Amino acid sequence: MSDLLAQLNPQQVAAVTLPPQHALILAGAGSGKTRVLTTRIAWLISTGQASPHAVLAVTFTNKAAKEMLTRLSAMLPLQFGAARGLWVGTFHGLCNRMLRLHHREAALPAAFPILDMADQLSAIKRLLKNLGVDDEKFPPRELAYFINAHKEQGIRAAQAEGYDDYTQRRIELYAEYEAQCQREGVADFAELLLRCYELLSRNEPLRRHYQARFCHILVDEFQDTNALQYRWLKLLAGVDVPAPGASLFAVGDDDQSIYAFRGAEVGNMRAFEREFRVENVIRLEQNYRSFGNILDAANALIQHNQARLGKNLWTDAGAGEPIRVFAGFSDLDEAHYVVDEARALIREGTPPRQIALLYRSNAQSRVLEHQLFTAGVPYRVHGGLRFFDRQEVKHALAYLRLIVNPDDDTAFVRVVNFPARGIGSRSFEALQGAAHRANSSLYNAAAGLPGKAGVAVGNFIRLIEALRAETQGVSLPEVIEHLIERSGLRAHYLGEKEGRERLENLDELVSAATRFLQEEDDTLVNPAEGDALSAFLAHASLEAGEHQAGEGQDAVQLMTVHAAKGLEFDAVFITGLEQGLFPHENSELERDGLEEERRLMYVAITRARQRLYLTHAQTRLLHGQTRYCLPSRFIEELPEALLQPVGHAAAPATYGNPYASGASAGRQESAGGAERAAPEAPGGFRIGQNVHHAKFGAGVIVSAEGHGADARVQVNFGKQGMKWLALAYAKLTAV
DNA sequence: CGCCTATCCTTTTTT
DNA sequence: AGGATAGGCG
Repeated sequence: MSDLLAQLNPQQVAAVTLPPQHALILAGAGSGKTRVLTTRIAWLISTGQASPHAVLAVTFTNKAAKEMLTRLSAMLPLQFGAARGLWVGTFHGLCNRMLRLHHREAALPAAFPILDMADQLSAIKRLLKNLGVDDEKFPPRELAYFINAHKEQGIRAAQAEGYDDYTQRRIELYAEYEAQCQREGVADFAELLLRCYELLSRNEPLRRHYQARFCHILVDEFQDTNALQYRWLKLLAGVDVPAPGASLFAVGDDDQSIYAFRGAEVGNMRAFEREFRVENVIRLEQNYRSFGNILDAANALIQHNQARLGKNLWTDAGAGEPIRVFAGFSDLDEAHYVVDEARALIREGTPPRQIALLYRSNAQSRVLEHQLFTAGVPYRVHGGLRFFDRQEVKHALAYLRLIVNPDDDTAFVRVVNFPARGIGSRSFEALQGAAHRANSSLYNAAAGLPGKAGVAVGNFIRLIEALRAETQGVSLPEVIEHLIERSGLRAHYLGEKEGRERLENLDELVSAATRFLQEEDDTLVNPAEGDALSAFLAHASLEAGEHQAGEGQDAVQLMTVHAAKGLEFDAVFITGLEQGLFPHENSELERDGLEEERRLMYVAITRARQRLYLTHAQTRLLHGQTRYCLPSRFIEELPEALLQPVGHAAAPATYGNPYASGASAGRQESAGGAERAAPEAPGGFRIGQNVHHAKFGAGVIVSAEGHGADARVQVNFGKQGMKWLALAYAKLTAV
């Protein structure tokens, strides 16, 4: 047990061995956060202070949960090896589990399906159609966002407030949506949390049961919790009714809060300190990941933020290399440099997988991918379509859902005519009308449907019935295998020219089911709850499936900065460091948007172990238009002593118009292809021209519109942001 | 019913 | 530009 602590520094030991009271661990990037969390659990259990049964550990991603379990099973002595009874999972996973255990009390069917985002969207579309609501006026996507945002605040339609007609109407639709979900016995992601919260808050015996059981609650990435998640934790920890021993151990880093845009509230950390009367705040500031220069840069950058709890990373690893800064003439030029440099690193012995190319938005990956592909460098792009989101997989799962629960309208709609079986929009509308009138599920209404539609739909119903009968008592992978054949899915994709990959994915789904059963068998997470079918369906909804092509391959890693959180690499390139891109221009519209962007940059910088590159381009093709860009203010916020300009030998500190000088134009040609004249802007100005404004200072003309007296130009003023100026009024001078 | 074109919309994303 | 999706036409 003492060897658990042997390799920890004093702060880490202090955190791990805190008495069971509420505690806040401010864990900086690379300070061994996950390690502290897992060691804490292992320590509690192996010292006999807690039975595994009493531990609840919450993470944000399945990946993190899995990682924690893996590390735990390595740490715990054999007698705890199985760690049975330990609850480790995501907020959604844990809520799902409670809801299934107490589905009756939660007013849900035993095998309630979980709607993922796509399902939710189609459920909303169906609702709007049924109600005859104009989906132009109420875009389903926007409505979904509205509903989810309310649920994440813990607000039901009945409690929602709206002060204008439009909001009022949306609240009515929210209520209708709630009713539809309840009728169909389904729950979307946000519903899992809200329903579970309501279950615990309304059902006192149940609440007391869990409060008494979970004496130790541990939360990872606490800065990413939203309002509802925080309230859920409060309820479970029983802050208002302190049960003896119940303690909340929260680990987080306010400087790495990058999910405010989807409802995360950093303020929860302060609220936690206050409302839980936290006496133990421990800072983990020693960084084991990066060299000094990288940390100095990160520290200097984040100090520009006002709202911080305060923390400073340090290392005893030495300064290391300077941070390389590269200015490209164009995005292509930038990509060229990045790929050349990556190749050089690989040649010198850096494993490709230890090189990360980061960017602010996904659209930026294209140029990089192209260069990598041309250069023949293996690479892997993270993000993108997830396994369980693929249409062929969703189709197969929809059949599975119908076997489990025929009243699942979402699943019904998806496959009633897929593969095509003669049920067109006509027949379907007839069915929908019948179901609406009878206030029943589509499946139920199908029985009495007259005419040609009735025959076709009847055939479909018989197919599902047959499937259910034939798969009675058959193992899960075999059920799936059988349904792929019987439904005609395989035949359909066999006949499709792009169908081969889809067929492979269907086979992979069978393997996924097999793996699921195996894991469930010896896992710590899921002691048999309900039947395998619905458990697998929940798994498919909650776990997107990180199965991606080329996973095992040693390749350069491409991803957004968001996706890079929690990872580390020997060499990191932060690309597209330009005003308007990173920080993103849309962040100006958001409250504290710039500070969140800066935290994002902080996350990006702290991913690097040895070498860090910051690159930007003067010209970038965006939305099919050339944009003229100034270097990101985040570069200027770093101490110059840490930076080393590289590339194009004499890259100037302040960047001129690439079209203005002959030398640049020549390079432009070689990098970007055909030479073009700079596009005209009205009033004698040119796009890309450097200008000066009395109030905003130096800027670059980015685009223009209108003629004569109406002429306006868009100017990028760097720190001052992007402005539209009417040439007739603005006092612009050419520089 | 299915294929084709027109139109829309592009920050980040997990569950 | 580019891709995804929706609606219209054959």
